[in-house]
Amino acid sequence: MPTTSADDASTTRKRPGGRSARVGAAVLDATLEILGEGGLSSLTVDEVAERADVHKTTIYRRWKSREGLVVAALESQSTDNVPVPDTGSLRDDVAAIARSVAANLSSPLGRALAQTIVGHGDDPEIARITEEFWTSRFDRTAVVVERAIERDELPEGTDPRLVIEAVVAVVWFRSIATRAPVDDALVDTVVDVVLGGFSRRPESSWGSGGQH
Amino acid sequence: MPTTSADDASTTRKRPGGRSARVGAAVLDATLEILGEGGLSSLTVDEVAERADVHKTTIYRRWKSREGLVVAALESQSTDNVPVPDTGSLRDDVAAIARSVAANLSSPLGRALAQTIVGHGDDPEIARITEEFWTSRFDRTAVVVERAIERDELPEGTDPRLVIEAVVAVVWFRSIATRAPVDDALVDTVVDVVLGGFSRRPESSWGSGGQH
DNA sequence: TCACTAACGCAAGTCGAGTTGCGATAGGGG
DNA sequence: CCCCTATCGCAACTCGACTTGCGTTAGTGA
Repeated sequence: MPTTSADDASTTRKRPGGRSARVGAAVLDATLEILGEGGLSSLTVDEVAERADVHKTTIYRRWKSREGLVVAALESQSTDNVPVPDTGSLRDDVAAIARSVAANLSSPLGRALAQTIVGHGDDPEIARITEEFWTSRFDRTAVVVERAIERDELPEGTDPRLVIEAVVAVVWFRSIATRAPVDDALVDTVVDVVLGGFSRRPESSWGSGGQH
Repeated sequence: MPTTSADDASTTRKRPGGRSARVGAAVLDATLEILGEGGLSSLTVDEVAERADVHKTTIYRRWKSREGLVVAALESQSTDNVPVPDTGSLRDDVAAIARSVAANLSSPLGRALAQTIVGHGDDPEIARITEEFWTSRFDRTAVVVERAIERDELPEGTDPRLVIEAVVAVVWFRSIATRAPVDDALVDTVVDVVLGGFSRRPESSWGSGGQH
């Protein structure tokens, strides 16, 4: 073994440059384009292959399934379309997040992601990416609650994630499950109720966030 | 027209007796059986046809699509597996409802319904049945809130549906979107927060529940 | 520059959803 | 009991997701 002694891992050397990158980008772009036009149900792998000027087999070699392609495409366009507001008021911050989520879920791309997450969460690959997605989302938005705790708008020890979750859950529920419209009035009411509930709570039943 | 004058509608007379009924029941039973075993993703129309000892074409003649078959099957087994508790305490009533929803969403049948609703809400037929489903659910459970209002546990004018929705939404969100486990502690906390938020609210931003 | 081999193109399948045309069976009214 | 036809059985499709085997192109290290 005179020359191959250097690489110990596997003999296969990746080739991320040039063509591969171009093909990958073309496929993801085509996917996003179709999703934006007609939503998840209109997306065909053959159509993606045609628009990206790539063979169908190539797509399946890189992504496991149609759903895998979809989540990859949606991930590629920077998952950070939920900005983290900092208005100085917890109420306004949380309302802004809720409205952002509502807007996202009313777009074809947002719906596509939601439908994929719900419909294929059994798939371990999708499940993994889903968890990363939510962790990232909630970790980023938790700061608005932490700031509020420092401002004494919320009691010490409040679970930041649960605050955001309680509000976002209603928006999700209406958008995805009930398909009822989510207007500003609803958001205001929900934010009021949830923050009101968290701000002054009786001494009982704490510690639910930490115990499994 | 001596004998045919009676029927004015269309000359086609339905035939609900005997064979049709047997076939329908067999198909729905087979569907529920498969859904209970392996969930929505494992359900194949061919498999249903085989178990029900019926030809695939027959299934498609009676139900528009695979999803239509699924919702029909789930509807057939009495949609009322969410009982309406009456413990005398709003907190306990709402918690019971939440736990019931959680249990339902952790079963293959419950997940299947949720996935179908989310994934095919664009379909007008599915959308119609979905709306009926939620309307029925919330109408039935609203009574626990109404009783609480009479008991002065909640202020007059509280939107009953929104109270239930705020709690159920979190359960749904965790079960379906985040796929985080829903334990008793979480339910207790959420019920606490939501009911606390509804019980004493500032004078602002009312009226969001009544306007369309 | 050149050989080596990832990564791609292509053809031909499998499998399940959904459709169509036609002939066979069995409710149910007369 | 008998005819009419709603309903079912069957075969033969189309279409899209996904796979497999094999030959071709083009990065990339030496």
